[in-house]
Amino acid sequence: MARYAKALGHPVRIFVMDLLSKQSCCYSGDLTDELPIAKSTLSQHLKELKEAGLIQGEIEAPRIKYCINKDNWAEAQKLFKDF
Amino acid sequence: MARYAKALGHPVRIFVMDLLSKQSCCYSGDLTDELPIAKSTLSQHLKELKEAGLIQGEIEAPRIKYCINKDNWAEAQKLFKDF
DNA sequence: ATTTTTGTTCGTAGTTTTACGAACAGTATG
DNA sequence: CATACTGTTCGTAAAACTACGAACAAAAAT
Repeated sequence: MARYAKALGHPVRIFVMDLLSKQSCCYSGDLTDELPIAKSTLSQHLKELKEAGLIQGEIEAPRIKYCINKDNWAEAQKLFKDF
Repeated sequence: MARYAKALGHPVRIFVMDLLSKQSCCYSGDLTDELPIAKSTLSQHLKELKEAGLIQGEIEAPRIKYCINKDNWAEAQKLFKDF
């Protein structure tokens, strides 16, 4: 629970999750266009979301398609709701 | 949104919010009894929750009664739900 | 008035987070 | 094969987080 909250505790990561919740999938490039941060920084945030289990990446060469991890996202929402 | 999530991104603060959601109010002493941390550390966590707007403290000398800030908590829950 | 109770603030230390650019790796394209 | 595209990893630096004990503040109890 704290792990999920912590992963969401940054504006960039909220932005990413918000986008993914609206369009289910996206590429890093979509995000770098809209966010004023270096691609290496974005990569770190995506890594954190991935390690928290909130998203998953699928190789679609030469890009990577990121999607919400629906199971874990559902669990996180349930945890917040039941709180 | 990120502010609320960040405030919840620590096990101790989750514990506090969980307790408060069950019994609406509590004193610091209740928490120090149950948590293996120094009272100064707890005080810092409570301060963070307070600054994030999730709880509020009311002096009830010589103690302080902490309660959930219902308005902000409701807002936070709505934000998570609508996500 | 002194002591006790409750909790905050201060100073400190170690760890983690956030951010950047440079260098690297893998795949696609010319 | 060489080049371009996409993204990760590495090294670094500044800031924030976490935790502790000691010192402090305010009110209650003795």
